This record gives sequence, C-alpha cells and structure tokens, in this order.
Amino acid sequence: MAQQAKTAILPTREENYPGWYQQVVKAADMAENSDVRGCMVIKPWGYAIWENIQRILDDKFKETGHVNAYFPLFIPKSFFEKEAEHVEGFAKECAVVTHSRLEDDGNGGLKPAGPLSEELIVRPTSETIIGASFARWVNSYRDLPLLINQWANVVRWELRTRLFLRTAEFLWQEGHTVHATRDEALQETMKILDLYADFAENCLALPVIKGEKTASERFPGAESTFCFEAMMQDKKALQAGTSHFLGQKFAKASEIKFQNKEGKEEYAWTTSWGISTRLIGALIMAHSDDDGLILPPRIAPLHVVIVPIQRNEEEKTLVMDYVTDLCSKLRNTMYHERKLQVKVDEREMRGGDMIWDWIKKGVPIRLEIGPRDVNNNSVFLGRRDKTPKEKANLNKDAFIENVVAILDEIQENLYQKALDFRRENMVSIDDKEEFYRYFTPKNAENPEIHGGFALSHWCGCAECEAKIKEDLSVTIRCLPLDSNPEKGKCIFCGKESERRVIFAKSY
RNA sequence: CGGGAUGUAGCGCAGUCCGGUUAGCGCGUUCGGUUCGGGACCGAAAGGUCGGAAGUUCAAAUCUUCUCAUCCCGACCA
Repeated sequence: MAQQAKTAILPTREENYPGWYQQVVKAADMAENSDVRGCMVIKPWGYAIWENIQRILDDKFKETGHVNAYFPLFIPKSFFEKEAEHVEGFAKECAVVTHSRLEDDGNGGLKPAGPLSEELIVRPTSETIIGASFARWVNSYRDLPLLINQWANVVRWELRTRLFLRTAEFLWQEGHTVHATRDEALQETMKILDLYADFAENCLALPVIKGEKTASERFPGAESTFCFEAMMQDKKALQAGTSHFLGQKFAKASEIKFQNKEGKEEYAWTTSWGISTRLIGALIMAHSDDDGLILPPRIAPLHVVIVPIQRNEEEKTLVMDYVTDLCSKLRNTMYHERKLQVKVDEREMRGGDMIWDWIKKGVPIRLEIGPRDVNNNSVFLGRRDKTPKEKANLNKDAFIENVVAILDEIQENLYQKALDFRRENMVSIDDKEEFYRYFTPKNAENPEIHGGFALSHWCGCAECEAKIKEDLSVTIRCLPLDSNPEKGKCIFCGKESERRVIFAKSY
C-alpha cells in the first residue's frame, strides 16, 4: 500500500515556501513554464481566474467613465528616449526588435535580415506610445478628461522569473488618463487606488494597505506612486497594483497640450495605473493551504462542483437524474450579478481522486452525491475553507436556498483569516536592535518564515532607507494613507520622523 | 547578471564520486480481476537515444569542455 501523504501538496508551506507555491500552481493546473525563457503558459484554470479579474475590473472602469482602446505592441526607440527617468528605469529590461524578416542562412537555418531604420522596443509599459496619440487627441479643455484603459501584454526582460509573480511577458491592464488640472489628476489617481483596493478586498478577499511609495520605489518618471500592499503567508509583502500621478512630466515629454478656457496653451496632467496577472500569484499565496489552491468564491471559475458517486448502471441513472436536476436549479441561481457556475464531474475516475483534484483546484463547494442522497433528498457538502474531512449532510432544497449565503460565508472567512494573519504579523517597532532581530532569521542557512510588517518611524532620507535595505533586504513598502501620522524618531538614525511607515521584505 | 544546486519514462526519484551485461524504483497510464460513500488491493503490460553539442576511451547516464533550461540566494523589478 502506498504511503499516503498527510497533505496534498509537498513540500508544505512550513518546509519550503517557494517550493510549495510552485506545487500549488502545478497541482491546480493553472500555468506552466513554456519553451521561451521566463515566459509562462497560462492554462485554462489559471486563465479563467484572469478572465474573472478582467470582467469585474472592466465593469468598474466603465462605471467610472473609462473606455478601452488598444495601442501598438512596439514602441519606436526615440519615443522611449523622451522621458529621462523613464528610460533609466526600464532600459535594462527591454526586448528590442531590430529586423523585419528572416532569410536562409545557407546552413539550413534562418538569420535575421532587413535591419530596421529605427529599432522598436516591445512595450514594457505604454506611457510613451499612448502619449503620442494623446498629443493628437487633446487640443482643447473640452477634450478633457481623457479616460482610457488598455488590456494588453507587456514584456520586461526580468532576470529571475516565477510563475505569475514575475514573468518576462505578462498580462495586465494599464489605464492612462489626461486631465486639465493637477487636482483632478490627483483625484483620479486616488479614485483608481480605492477602486483597486475595494476589488482586492471584496473580490479577492485580500486585505490590503494603501499607501504612497518612497522616491526610490517610485515608478520611473512618476511624480508620485501609490500602491496597495498585501501580506503573503510567508509574511512578505506583495505590491498588488499601482496608481501613478505623473504630474506634467509625460505631458511635456509627449507634448500633450491643450487650450484652456482663457485660450492659453497649457501642458496637461496625466495618470497611469495598472494591475497584472501577478494578482493571481497574490491570490494563491494569501489563501492557499497545504492541500492546494483555495479560491475566494467571487473570483472562482467554478463555485460548485458535483461529484456523482455510483457503482453500477442502475445507480448511475438514479444518481445522474438527481444530479442533473440539482445542477440546473443551481445554475439558475444568481451569485453577485452572475449565474452560479456549477460543474458535474463526469470523468471516469475514482471518487476519491476526483474529490482531491477539486480540492487542489480550490473550488469553494464540493457536493458528493450518491444513492443515499437521492433517497434522502440530501447533498453531502465539503467546503474548501474547511478541512477535507469536515463534511456536512444537508437537505437538498435547503442547500439550494442557502448556496449564495454559504459562498458569501466562505468569502468572508477567507478575508477574515487573511486579515487576522496580517494583524498577528504586523507590529510597531521603535528600537533599532529589535528591528534588526525581527528581520533576521534564526537559521541563516535555510531561513524559516520570519518577520512581517514592521510599523516604524523613518526620517525620510534615502540614506537610512538604503542602509536598511542593504543590511536586511527590508524595504519601505509604503507610507500608509489611512493612519493619523504619529511623530517619533527614525528607527535607523534617530532623527525626527513625521510618521510610521511599513517596512517589510517583499516580492 | 553574480553565487549555489539540479536536469534519467507523464510526475517524483535512485544510479554519477570509483566508466563495464538488456538503465532501475514509486506514483500515474493501459488491460484483467477483487473492492468501493471514496485519495484501494492483486496480477500483467506499455512507456527512456539518461537536457543538448563536442571530446577522452575498446566502452560514457557516469570523466572533460562548451551550451541550454529550471530552482534557490543576491542584485533588478509588477
């Protein structure tokens, strides 16, 4: 008899967190490495999650007056050169297209030919190419605000990649807006930040902290960058999305000008903001356990999976009739303005394997239906927010009536669990030695999960920030927006500090 | 891009130090049977040019060089 592991995923989070992460992705069949270095293949189960993220956010963007458009994948090098900080920030990770065709190389292979007169950059972000269009579209104050979003892929030639968290090519959404005044652009920046945070908390069940980035962590070329940060189960921070106030920098670089009401020409004020497939990584690392993925119902591709239990043809007919009826009733149920997604698993597999398959995929509700349920008009229910053994017998009609409430409860449980975890691992630290102890693992060879978010004072100077980063690999994740600033002394140099900031190790 | 590790069947691994018959094991797969409200058991079978290239040798998974990929740590970053 084969030795059965206690958990479906090995290694466990405790044993090897990065290893666990990879196995969860694999076990849930979400994505895999491709033949192209650093690029992933997003498989149907992973892509379905992305489609849900897209659908929900797209609706929110449109509700707030934004419209979608599409801009080229390629950016002429000269466009890129217009904004100095922007160039510096992205130059090291750009893929460059230099030729327009391939020719026979005489050895049975192909070689690039037809060198381009101007080389093209594969977009790492689209501020410059979109800015060129905006310069043509914006002439008068009547053309503003201009609120555009694009769903696209971008390429950043990262040296170290990890599925969903950092890949050379990734999918994202980038909003680009133009405004007549500084205030209006700032308001837009904050409005989107709130929209993102609301989405993260309500749909992804991911508690986040909104804040502003320090100068060193800012988007290259932005005047200010706002972000929302979430805590993963290894207590590291993950920047889940950003919203940038670009001031007039990109407007000046791209010549986005308009005539105001007085007929005078002014540079416009722009913003940009984005979230990416990285959110899926955040989702995985925030909720999943040693049995695999756990999906919050609001974002799950499937809400309910039904596993029929049958031994022979006679039972099969009996069970399938019951299951078909149950399934169609459930499919008529609305869950957050969308039809409940229900699947009957008709694969010819052993029941136990099937159940574990869905546990690893993170489906919120599993129903195991056999002859006994048919006779009792009941369902046998397993919830992904509980242990695999913890199952309940429910009356079928009561279940149908309560399914939305159960899903909402699962959603709330996941959010609360993540929030409790963050609270337990977020501490105020005012002593330098304690700060260093907090972020130093006991086992240097094979570091255990340690640290968390430290709320500490910072004088505001780049030197202290850099020294802490150098010593501990700990960075300032953000200057939180929602706290009442409390004065104190810098954790590193002891100088006056205006506020506590969040220090953490990060992805 | 620096340091470390790994690459052998669909997956997980042993074998490599010390070169030597037909390259093994577990899971999975296929077939047969027994079980079965459950990640089962028994039996049989299929499946590998040992990441790639070049070299050393009578002989290479094993030694040498180069190369590619993946993972971990670091730097960089969403």
